[in-house]
Amino acid sequence: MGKFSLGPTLDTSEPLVLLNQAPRWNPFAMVPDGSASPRVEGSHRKVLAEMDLFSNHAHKVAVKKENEHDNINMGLNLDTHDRSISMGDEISSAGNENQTTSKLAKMQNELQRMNLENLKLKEMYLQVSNNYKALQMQLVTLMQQQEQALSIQKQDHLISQQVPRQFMELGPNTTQELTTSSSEEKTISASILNKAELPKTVGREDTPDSDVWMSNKVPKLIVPDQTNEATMRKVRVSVRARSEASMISDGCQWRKYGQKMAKGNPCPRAYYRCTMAVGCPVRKQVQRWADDQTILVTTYEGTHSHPLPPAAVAMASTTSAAATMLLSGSVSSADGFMNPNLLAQAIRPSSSSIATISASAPFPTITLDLTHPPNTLQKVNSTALESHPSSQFFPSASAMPLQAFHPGGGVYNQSRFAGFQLFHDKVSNQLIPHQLQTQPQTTFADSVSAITSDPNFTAALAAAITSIMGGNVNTITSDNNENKNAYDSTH
DNA sequence: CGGGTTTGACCTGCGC
DNA sequence: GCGCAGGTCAAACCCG
Repeated sequence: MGKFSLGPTLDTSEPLVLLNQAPRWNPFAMVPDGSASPRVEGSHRKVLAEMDLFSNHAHKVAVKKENEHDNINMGLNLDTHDRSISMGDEISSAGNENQTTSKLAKMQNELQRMNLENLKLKEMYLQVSNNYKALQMQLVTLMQQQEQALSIQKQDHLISQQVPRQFMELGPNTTQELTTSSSEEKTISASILNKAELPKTVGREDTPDSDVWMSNKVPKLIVPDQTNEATMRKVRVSVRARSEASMISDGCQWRKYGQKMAKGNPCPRAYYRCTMAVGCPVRKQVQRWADDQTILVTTYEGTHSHPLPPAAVAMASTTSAAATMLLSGSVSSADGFMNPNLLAQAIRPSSSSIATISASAPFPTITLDLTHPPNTLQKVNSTALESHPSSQFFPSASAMPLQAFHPGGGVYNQSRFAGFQLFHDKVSNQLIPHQLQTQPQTTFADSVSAITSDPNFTAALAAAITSIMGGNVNTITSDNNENKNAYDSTH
């Protein structure tokens, strides 16, 4: 790297000199404080890194050189040494004050230019961010309209016309239960798996209006017999996550009512019932995965009939959204039908995500696989697809929890489904009832922290800025920690 | 003592 | 009809 080893010696030393002169460095200040500061505090180093975020290569070299030493004075000495070598004749000669002054002026001009550039970049970043948010909102709006037009209205009407069901309170779109007679269960199951099938099935009865679901021509398809729980069939949402705990805490209170040894799995399956409200129909099964016992599979069934605490909103709304996706046919089936739509695309924008439904599953089940590294592009887990009978659904890396289910982390954040917040925000912001959306998002800060600490985030940011500026900002990633520290120290 | 857990018995659905 | 497996019940037990 002769580019940095010869001529730019003076340039690399400039940030350090200026830093020493500025006890409280303001990256956006036009003229640095001229007061001398013999000892550089740690915070100065952090701010220096922040200042150097969008500077040219020469200054990045200065930061890197500085980071290699325990304190900044060492680097300064090195630079001074270098300068003495390259400018030995100039230093030895008298009357070079003019040169020093002019050099200082150059440095100040350079600093001013860098500050202006930083401001421009900052504005550009904000603009890109705002544009992204606007596009995301438009996408969500479109998805909502599409969903409502194709399936939600049908399902809502179906549920609302049935015997009053306490499961509806979580969300009008959460039609997780369809009561059927056992003999026609498969017909209903097949129908609900593809929203396009719903009107077709109904259409065969020549009753295009939505009241067909309550018409006398199809009475056997809907048996509003709440007393016979055994005949009820429910959509299930299975969450697969790595956890060493016996049960993932999702914010709700559960009471264990049974345990069984399931075939093909050495680990027992535990049955839990929600006890947050009397008569809440929600139940869940917790079982370790046979292939990898570090993975805990939690299967939810039903919808809460009571207000949820903030800690439980994310999980409930996520499973609700997943169930809605399943009912609306937003996932692909192992049987061959593929019905992608914008909602599914929004949840799993990366091409590595997949969603399938197996007809062999006893109930329509959608599985949220959260066992993959959150920050890497996932590949389809073919073994999971083969070994798990129910549907598979892989949230995208970008939408996956960043902390709660980080593999290899040992103990995960079980106090709350922090990571689900992101997933929940993306998927079900338009699907959950307003009462739930008003719940405080207590884990947003954690999520943001996780994002900013993610090297891929800075890499993506660097790529985005590079695409705009065409400049060289590829060292942002390596300076990420320093930048984050600088951010923390200034907020 | 109340609430939760454990665990064996029981019920139901399904395939042969 | 029988056996198997999944799911549920409820009495006994445990714990704070």
